Order: sequence, then structure tokens, then C-alpha cells
Amino acid sequence: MGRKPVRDERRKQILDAVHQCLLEKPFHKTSIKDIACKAGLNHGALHYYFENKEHILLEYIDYTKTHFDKVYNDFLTEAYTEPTVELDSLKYRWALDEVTFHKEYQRIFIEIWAHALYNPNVMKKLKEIYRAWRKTLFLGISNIVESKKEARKISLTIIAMFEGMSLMSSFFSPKDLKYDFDIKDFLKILSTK
Amino acid sequence: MGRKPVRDERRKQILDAVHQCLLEKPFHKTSIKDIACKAGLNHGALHYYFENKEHILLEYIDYTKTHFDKVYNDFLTEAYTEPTVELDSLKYRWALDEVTFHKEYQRIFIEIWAHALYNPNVMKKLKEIYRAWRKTLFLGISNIVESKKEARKISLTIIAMFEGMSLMSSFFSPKDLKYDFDIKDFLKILSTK
Amino acid sequence: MGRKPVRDERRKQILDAVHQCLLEKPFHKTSIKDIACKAGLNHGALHYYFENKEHILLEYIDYTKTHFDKVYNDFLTEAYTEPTVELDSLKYRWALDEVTFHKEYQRIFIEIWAHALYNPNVMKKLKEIYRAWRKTLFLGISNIVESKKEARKISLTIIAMFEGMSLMSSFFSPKDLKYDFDIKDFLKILSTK
Amino acid sequence: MGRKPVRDERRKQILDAVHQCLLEKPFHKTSIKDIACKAGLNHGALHYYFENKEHILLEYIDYTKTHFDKVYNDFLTEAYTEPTVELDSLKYRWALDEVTFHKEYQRIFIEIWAHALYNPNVMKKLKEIYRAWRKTLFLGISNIVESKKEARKISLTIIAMFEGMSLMSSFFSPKDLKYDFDIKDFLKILSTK
DNA sequence: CATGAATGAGTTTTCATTCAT
DNA sequence: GATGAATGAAAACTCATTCAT
Repeated sequence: MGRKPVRDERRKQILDAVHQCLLEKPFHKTSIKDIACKAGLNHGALHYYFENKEHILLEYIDYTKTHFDKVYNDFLTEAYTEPTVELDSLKYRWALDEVTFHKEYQRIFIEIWAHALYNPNVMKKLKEIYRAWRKTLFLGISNIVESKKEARKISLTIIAMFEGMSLMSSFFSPKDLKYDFDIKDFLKILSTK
Repeated sequence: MGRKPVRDERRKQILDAVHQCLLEKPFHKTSIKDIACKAGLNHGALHYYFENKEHILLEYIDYTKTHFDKVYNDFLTEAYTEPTVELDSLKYRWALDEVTFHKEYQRIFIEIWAHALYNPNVMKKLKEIYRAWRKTLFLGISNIVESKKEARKISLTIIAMFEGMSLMSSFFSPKDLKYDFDIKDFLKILSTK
Repeated sequence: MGRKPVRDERRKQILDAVHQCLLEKPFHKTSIKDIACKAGLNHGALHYYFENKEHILLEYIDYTKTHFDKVYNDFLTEAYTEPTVELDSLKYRWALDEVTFHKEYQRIFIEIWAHALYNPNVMKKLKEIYRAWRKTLFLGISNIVESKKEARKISLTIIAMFEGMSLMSSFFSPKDLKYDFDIKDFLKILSTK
Repeated sequence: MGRKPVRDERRKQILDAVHQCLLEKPFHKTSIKDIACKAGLNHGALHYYFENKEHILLEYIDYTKTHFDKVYNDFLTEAYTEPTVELDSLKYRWALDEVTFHKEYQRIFIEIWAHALYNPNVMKKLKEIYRAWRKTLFLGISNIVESKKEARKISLTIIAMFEGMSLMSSFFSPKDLKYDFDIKDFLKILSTK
């Protein structure tokens, strides 16, 4: 019965505003006032809810991760209840469609990568995210491939592949990519080896 | 023996300084004075040789492209004159060793990618670079794979793969990468398909 | 048993908190929230109990003055009932031990002096305090020295001496001060004149 | 030939402006823009000539010390060439008139003391200044008093006395002080002990 | 050409104060 | 009375850029 929800609500508002801003400008060109403006808040409020600008970015990363974790889990639940679908290729296609090739997030992810290279705190968060993703992949692949070493290798390869394609999708037109690439084939190659 | 060479020499000095700076800080945290200092020049001079800060970055990208074009051509010349070497795997290994996995350039490339996403001028330059790389790969792959469509597909796939691994090499330890990944195997799979 | 006592209690709480804060930071670096936090109150409440930040300081000065008046009176009462003690030197020693050389208050007094120089309200309060102290000394010294003029002179001299030594005790180590200075001797000189 | 003088000139200008500002407001209420305005400079220039606000204060302290060292030396030179003057008492009177009782500097000194209590860098500078002053006094007093221990004691006592009187002169009217206090008498007492 | 002085817009951050609940 | 959300003014500091010498 307190006023707690307000705080959480505001923080979400701000993090959403960060997202909107990142679609327009890199983080370093986004001022606190820009974010506040997009969030419909006074700029002072941002410092009331977050320690400083870096923390806003850090929490935005968490927020985004949480978002995708949720989307991914929803997807898995759905997938398992539709047994006619070929699960494995589906999973990866999901990643491709929902995350990796999601133009909106691509530029944001690259932006975050760039920050990670010079900012240890961001780097730490990213490492955690990739480790988690790789672990999930590893578990799935272990069902298909016997050798653990091989499974580890493939898990990292797939991530690299996805991220690479994601990157390329920023530089080449979607048409170009669709024409050139089918993740299903690629996975078949890797798993039949 | 006019005065032009002096100008070119100064510009090269400045571009080299940019490179040194980018190893330490992202471009937006690098000041004109930082660059001038590393170049052993007065900061006022930078505006004499370059229109503004953005143009310095733009020209740095060209400069880097030219650098790699030269290194790559040198490599090819050498490779073709040593016919005992397995050309195709060699080429890709070169990319891996010299550029993609070259820690020094990784962070710089990511930095440039990030700029490209918000800056059309940078984007344009990057697209040119990737198109050129892809074309080179396509020509090489055409010798091994018959279908042009397939060759195009593989050329983009390989670039994505390289760039993805390059990215991952920032987040996972080299040991981890060595353990999990051998580019030679991967290429064999793709080419034997 | 009305509601006034609650108000007084809260104000005392706040003033105590100010004291704690001043031991750590100068007043201008102490925020309303710092004080509220140390007082265990909400920062909004401070504006309920005090008009603004300056008034808090002003009342803190009164509060401190009252505190010392009480301590001093207690001391005097005790002293007069123990006639074996040498009153005069004792009195001064008290000042020395309890107030002037009391590290805790030294920095606070200097802080207050500094405020007084630019703030007429604080200045007024300080003047009152020094006048009162001087008057007390004058009365004591009048018992030893005949000339009123001389007694006035000495009273001011002693205060200056105390305050000066207090100040010096911030800059020189206690050991250095002990070695160099014995207030008893000094007082003897003044009084035997 | 060079333009060096400009830099020194500007720095002096700024330090003078600090002095003017300190006569009006405490340092923490004096903004960079206030100083710049008084110096007739752009506020950006202050950051061009000084690292930050604290450094400005630190250098102002040095500047003031240098100023007084010069005044004192001039005074001594003059004093030694007028042998009819009683040197020792004169020296101390100088301190009294020129520095200690110099209203303009009093408030500034107290301001600096206050800073010293919370700022180690300022504290360090002040300690140096007092040590130097004490040393000078000690050398002078050694000519009058035999015991080194005694001379040390007196040197510190005199400084404390001066500083205390300086402080009191902020709270009591000059008339009040003149009436009550004659430094010459006081010194006679100390030295004849 | 080279230098470094000067400018001023822009950024993050702090915080006293107000106010609705 | 108490709470904490909200405001907005003001501060220090950075820096690309311009310009006189």
C-alpha cells in the first residue's frame, strides 16, 4: 500500500526512454536531458532514480537482457507445445528473427559492444550474457552431438555466426542477406559433421 | 618536390595519432588535443589540415582501408609466388591473424561500426569495405564452388563468421577460443559441401 | 504533555545531527539530506522544523552556545564547592581542555568563524558569545588585578591566546604543543604583571 | 619574443580576482564565473590556466604567501638601515599592522583555515607557512632568550597570540582592541621572564 | 604555417526547496 | 505530521572551434 510502484514505474519509463534515444543517437551523444525529455520527466529526476549516467546504461543492459530472457522463455514454452515443429532449427531461427536480425536492437547491441571495449563494467555484463547464451546453446547441442568438446566448439561458433550475421545485416540489405543465407542449412552442416 | 608532401606527411602523422588514441579511448572521448599531442603537433594545426573532428575520423577510416588493402595485396602476391602453400585456407587464415583477430584493430573496428550506425558517411565507407572484401572472397570461392549463388552465400557467411569470431574474441579469452574453434575445419566444411 | 515537546525533540535531533555532520564535512558540503539521514528523519521534515538551511546553522550555533553555558556553569558550581582547588588556573584549564583544545569543536568553531565573516547573522551570534566569555573572565580577573583597564585587557588577551592556541593545535601536532606551551605558566605571567 | 608573459599575466589577473572575490564571498560561494568576471576573462579561460577550482585556491595561497614574504623582507631591509628603531618590537608590530590586523586579509585567512580543516592539500600549505613563520621568529627570539626550548615555546606562543588577536579583531571593534591590548607590553613580559 | 589564447555552447551533477498524498 | 516525488537553478568542467600574432 506504499508508493513503491511509482519508483519502479519511473525507472522503467526512463529505461524505455533510453531505448528510444539509442535508436536515434549513440549513448555518448544522448544527454541526460534527452532521456528525461523522452521519458516525460524532469532531468533532475533521472539523478533521483539513478546514480549517474553510466548506471543508467548498465541498468538498461540488464533491462534488455531480462526482456529477451522472457521472450526466449515464452518462445520455448510455445515451441514445446507444438511438437510438429522441428525444435532445434526453430530455436535458432528464433534467435535470428527476434534478436539478432532485429534491426532495432542491432544498432543498440553494437553500441553496447563499443562501450564494453573501454568500460569494464559494461564488459562484465556482456560477458555474463554471452556465457549464459552459450550455456543454453551447449545444453541443446549436447542432445545432438556426443563429444562435449565438439558441443562447446559449436556453441561458440553459432553465437559468433549469429552475431556476425547480425552485424552484416547492418551493412547489407535484408534482401541481400535472405538471398545469401539460410541458418538451417548452416546448422545442418555443423551438426552432421 | 613542391610543398604538397609536407601537407600529406602532416596528415599521415595525424591519422597515425588517431590510431594510437583509439587504442586507449573511444573516439568521442578522444579530444583534438589528445590527437595533436600524440602527433606532436599544435591542436590548432589539426583544423588547418582537417575540416573538423568528424572528417578526421572519416579520413582515418580511409587510411585504415588503404593500409589493409596494401597488406592484403602484398600477402596475395607473396602467396601466388609460393605455389606450395594451400592458397584458400591461407587467405582466410591471413584475415584471421592479421585483421580479424588482431586485438589492436578489433576494438577500433567495433568503434567504427558503432559510428557507422548513426553516421551515414561512416556507414557508406564501411559498406564499400565489406563489399570489396566480399567480392574478393567470392572470386576465390568461385574456383572451388560451382554455383554462383552458393559462392555468394558462402562469401557473406565467411565474413560474418570472421567478424563474429572477432567480436567473441573480445568477450572470451583467447584460450577459450583456441580450445573451441579451428577456422580451418570450419572452412573445410563450408567448401566441401 | 502537549505536542510541543515532540517538536522540540525533533529540533534537538536535527541539531545533534548537524553536529555529527560538521565533524565530517564543512557546512556547505553538508546537504539537507545528510543531516536528515543522521537525524533519522525524512529530509522534507527539516523544512517543516526549520525555515531553511541557514536557519539550521543559526540555531545550531545557539544550541552549541547553550550547551557550553551549561557545561561551564556546572563546572563553576562544582569548583566553588571544592575550595581546595585553585580556582583561577582551573577555570582556564577548563576552557583549554573542554572547549578550546577539544578537537571536536575546534574545526566546528573555525567553520562557524568563517561563516560569521560573511554572514551578519552568524557574526552577531558570535559576538555575543565572545562578549559573554570575556565578561566572565573579566569578573574572575578583577579579583586578582586591581586596575579595571588592566583586567579588561587581560580578559581579551586570554581569549585571543586560547583561540590562537586552539587554531595552532590544528596545524601543529599535540606533541609539539605540549612541548612548547604550558598555559599555567602563561597565566602566571599575565597575572603577576 | 615569446608570448610567455601573457600566461603569467593572466594567472596573476585571476589570482587577483580571487582575492577580490574573497573579500565579498567565501570561496565555496564564489563561482568560477564570478572569478572570471572579476578578472575580465571568459570562464573557460580559468580552466585553461588552472587545472580546477581547488588548484586556483592552492595557487592563491602560494601567491599570498609570496606577497607577504616580499613585504616582510622589504620591511626588514628598511628596518636594518634605520638603526635607531628598536628592531624586535618593530618586527612584531609589523606583523600586527601589516598582516594580522589587516582586516582585508583576516577574513581571507579564516576562510583558508576553514578550508584547511577539511582539505589536506590546503592544510599542507598552511602548515608549511606556519612552520616557516615560526622558524623566523625562533631565530629572532634566540638572540634574546638563551634556552632553545624556551625560544621554541615563545615562538609558538607569539604566533598563537597574533592569530588569536587577529581573530578577535574580527569580532571586536578596533577601538576595543587598541584600548585593551598593546603587543609591546605583551612581548616584554614574555622576553623578560 | 604554427602557436596558444580565447570563446561559449553544452554536459553531468548536486541540491535546496516545494508539494501532493 | 511524514514521506518521497518532482522541480529547476546553478555549479564545475570539457572541448571543438576560431583567430590574432
